[in-house]
Amino acid sequence: MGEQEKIRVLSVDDHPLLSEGIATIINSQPDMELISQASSGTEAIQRYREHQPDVTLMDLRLPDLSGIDAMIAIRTEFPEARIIMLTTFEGDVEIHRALQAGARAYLLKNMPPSEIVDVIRQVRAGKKRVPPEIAAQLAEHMGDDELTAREVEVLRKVAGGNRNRDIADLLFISEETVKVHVKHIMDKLGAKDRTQAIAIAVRRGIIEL
Amino acid sequence: MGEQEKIRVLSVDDHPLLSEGIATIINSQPDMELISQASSGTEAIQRYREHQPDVTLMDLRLPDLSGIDAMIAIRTEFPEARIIMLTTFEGDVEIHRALQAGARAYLLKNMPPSEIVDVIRQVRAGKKRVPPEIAAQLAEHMGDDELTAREVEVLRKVAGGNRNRDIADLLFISEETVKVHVKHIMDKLGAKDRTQAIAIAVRRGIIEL
DNA sequence: GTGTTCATACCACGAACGGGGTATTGAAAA
DNA sequence: TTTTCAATACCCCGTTCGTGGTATGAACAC
Repeated sequence: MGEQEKIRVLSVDDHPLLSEGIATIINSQPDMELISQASSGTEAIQRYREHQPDVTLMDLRLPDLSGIDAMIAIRTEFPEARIIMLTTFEGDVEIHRALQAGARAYLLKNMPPSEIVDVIRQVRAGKKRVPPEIAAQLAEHMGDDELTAREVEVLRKVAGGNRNRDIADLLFISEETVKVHVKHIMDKLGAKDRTQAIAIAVRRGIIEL
Repeated sequence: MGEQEKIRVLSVDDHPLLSEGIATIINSQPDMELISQASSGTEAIQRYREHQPDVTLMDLRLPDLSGIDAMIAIRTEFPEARIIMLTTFEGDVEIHRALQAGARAYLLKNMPPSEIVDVIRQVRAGKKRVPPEIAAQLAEHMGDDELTAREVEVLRKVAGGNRNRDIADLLFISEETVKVHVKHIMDKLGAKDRTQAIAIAVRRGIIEL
């Protein structure tokens, strides 16, 4: 394999320690080279424009934009961009959104380096790859209705310990409407009460605390 | 500074990527050397016995034991062991426990490497060090009563969406007693209702979801 | 243009929750 | 030994929650 055929990788992560680890792993592969790094979403977009890497490793959680937004921005400009989401586990909502938005693979930060570089090679070859444990998570809630934006908004207020009456005042709607939203939320999440709804929503990554 | 005075560091982390980053950072310091690594609690204890490092970097969350338990085991055998907890943020309960159990410092994985190596030097010199943002977290709830074991147990059932009646049956106590526990939980956490109690408890690391 | 989804709103009712108080027991600490 | 605290238990009572049903207007898709 000639030098000029090395896989050119861009890494985007705001954890310096992780970046360092990724750099070491990538550069220890004979067929890869890390051409640039970024530690924020806007920087990622700039670096992509500059280098147009073969594969981009992107953290989901970044200081400015979310990794998904950064990916969308890049893919709007470069629709063929091959981006791998690399993150600590964050519930299946974000995973689903990332794959919808065109991520070629979704990897966890605790995976062995061998698997990570393997996936980079596959993605560069045009394949997609989602590890089984994540695919299982996705399949688990495939048919589930997603919460609407309004429902998520209500859910956050619920998590704040607000009564229906208070939420109604905060959102300038009637208490009855809040009750309808809460009911729909519980139905969709399969929760027995509002408390479990919060627990489930946090696990799925629908809301953060 | 002579070669024999290098700070001998043991790193314990089950994330290979992180371990790699730590190794790179440590070994790039002229006054430090990474003498061994472990990826589990029991392995950490063995490695400590073998090498008796000057400073140990320990992840809080490990496959077998918790980082705190591993630290306690090591410090029982080697009371002067200098151990730094290095972790992604996990609520202040674990931080507090780690410092109680004798951790010399508590660092976050997203800190710049310069700060990490700096703290390693200070700890080796016998100092303790907790970064301001963490110290603030600790001070925030200093006077707070901690939840009792029973209360935490009840809290978990609450998070599962159980009614007081159900929790009573699960724990073989009366519903009235459950209500007393729930009331105490809400009082101690400063929660307006059981739902907010879950939100607060998760944020503080009292329970996981 | 018809159907679907979402957000809105109201009503009624029983179940669950949260606040107040009091009290007994056992264990741990002072 | 006395005190303190945790866990247990019971009562009363007002508030909130969750469930059922029905309905309307706007937006969007087919």
